Amino acid sequence: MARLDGTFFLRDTVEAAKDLLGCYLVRETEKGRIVCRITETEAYVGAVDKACHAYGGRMTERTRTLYASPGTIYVYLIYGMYHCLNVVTEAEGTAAAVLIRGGEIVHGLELAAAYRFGAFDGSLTAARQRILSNGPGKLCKALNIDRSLNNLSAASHPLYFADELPELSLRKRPASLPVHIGKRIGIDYAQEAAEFPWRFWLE
DNA sequence: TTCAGGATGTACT
DNA sequence: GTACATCCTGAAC
Repeated sequence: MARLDGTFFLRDTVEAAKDLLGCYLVRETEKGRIVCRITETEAYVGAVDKACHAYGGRMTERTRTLYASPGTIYVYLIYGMYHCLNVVTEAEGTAAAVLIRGGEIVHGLELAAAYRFGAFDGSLTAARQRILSNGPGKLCKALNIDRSLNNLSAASHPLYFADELPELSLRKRPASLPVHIGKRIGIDYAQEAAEFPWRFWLE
């Protein structure tokens, strides 16, 4: 099965976050398809995690999506101008999700650059490619993701995940590829939860 | 090269 | 009113 459906996300959030590394995020826009290879994720588990918007069972209008069925897309606005993309994990009614922090564009590079930088001038330096989608806010901008996608199923048409895309010669991540593990970023306010080793990335 | 500060809107106190 | 799962710019070295 190439496309990941709800069953992939119906399990431990930390495991799902690790397994998403090297998978492909496919964005179908009206102007074409963009594919991003996921290289950085973080786990957020509401029950035990002060950094999670739904810590301790908080249920508000914004966090409602975190309790939805596994594989649901959770998009929120941060610092007034950037979006962050998450996928809901674990059983419906449990608040947990994986944050997609970064990736590399492997298909639709020019379209992604146009979304990211505005007008695309036809050339893309190596330096610009590197900063195209190496952060959660940047990734969302490059893939034209905003809150209109919040609460959609990740198995739906405009945005979905896949572990391989044979038609584009994109294969599964080799099991031998090392996964780096560390502390999460930007959550110093979360006290001991800031120390949880719940951030995962590839080279 | 690193670092401080500002942009900016929504959720929640 | 305050804080926020960020990013970019410009100044100092």
